[in-house]
Amino acid sequence: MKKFADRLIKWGIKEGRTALPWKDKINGSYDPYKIWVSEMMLQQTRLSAVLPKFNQFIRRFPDVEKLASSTLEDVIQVWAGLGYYRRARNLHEGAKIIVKERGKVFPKNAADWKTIPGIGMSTAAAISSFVNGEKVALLDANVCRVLCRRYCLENTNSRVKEKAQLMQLATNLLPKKKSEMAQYSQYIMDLGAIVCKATQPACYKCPVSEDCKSFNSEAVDLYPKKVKLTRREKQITWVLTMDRDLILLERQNKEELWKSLLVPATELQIKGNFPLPRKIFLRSYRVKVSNCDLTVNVWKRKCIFDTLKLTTHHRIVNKIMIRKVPVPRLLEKVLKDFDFWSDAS
DNA sequence: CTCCGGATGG
DNA sequence: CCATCCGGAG
Repeated sequence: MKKFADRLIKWGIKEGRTALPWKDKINGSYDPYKIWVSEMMLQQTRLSAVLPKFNQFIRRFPDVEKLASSTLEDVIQVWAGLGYYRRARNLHEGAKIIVKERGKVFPKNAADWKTIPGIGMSTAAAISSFVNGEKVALLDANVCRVLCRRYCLENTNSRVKEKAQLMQLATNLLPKKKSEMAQYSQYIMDLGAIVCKATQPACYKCPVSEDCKSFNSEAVDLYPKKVKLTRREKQITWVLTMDRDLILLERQNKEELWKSLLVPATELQIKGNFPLPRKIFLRSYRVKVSNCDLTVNVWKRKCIFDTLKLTTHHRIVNKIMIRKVPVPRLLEKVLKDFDFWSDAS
């Protein structure tokens, strides 16, 4: 029987994800900047969502210096719609660190990558195995699932001890040659994403099923054991403050949902002693956002903006400009529902 | 350790 | 409509 790594790589060359836009080789190696950006985007986010964003991002910020010298607002604007906006803030922060404190030199190993904001064990291992061919085991959710099935491990709640055990097993499977690390890391994640999927695994096309313990005992569905996540109820109110064809937004700066994006302005101050015009209820939305079941009650209030006390974090936009500012996907939907979103290109 | 943060595709 | 996908703060 051929070794695990050999069978995996042979499979990957045919069925794995090749031709990724961040994997163009220059002088035989990958651009660490592009690999870094892509891995940050790929945290918690599927490839299909990342692909168009990555291209936009690189067009706007072609290298680490451009990213470091841009404003956070610009970075967030490109990131808008991807979710988990802390990643964008971390990326911007990391770019400044690499340019200002590290002489534009990227970390050379996983341990050093881990000191960059937003980089943990998985991302550090992914980047370093791609860029430096470092022989470090990569344990993201995909790899974790592959190994749990291979060795019949439930991995309930992924406790520290189980993590260590998986890390040991993952390390044992690594290829001997450093030159195979980049392919190996990519393809073991691809195997998890394409074949050894969370639901409906396609074992019939798995290159390593012959020594997969759960496959051989017809118990693939038992591993890893699924843990149900608890969602919390949450309610928020959005008041769309409108002045003719303009809407008033403000930057979300609190540690909350959509931090650093623009959301409908709250707590309006009016100049002088006049009451605010009354608001009328539009409708409510039920959505699952992050780990909460969210109810958003949407109101509308017509108002003359000249009568309001505005600050620097307020933004006034019309229905053309709205497409060029960073708003949550949900707000985009709401505004489209109420015809405040121009379809003109 | 536990909890939190967004959006999507099947 | 449910499952999925990492890192860090507390």
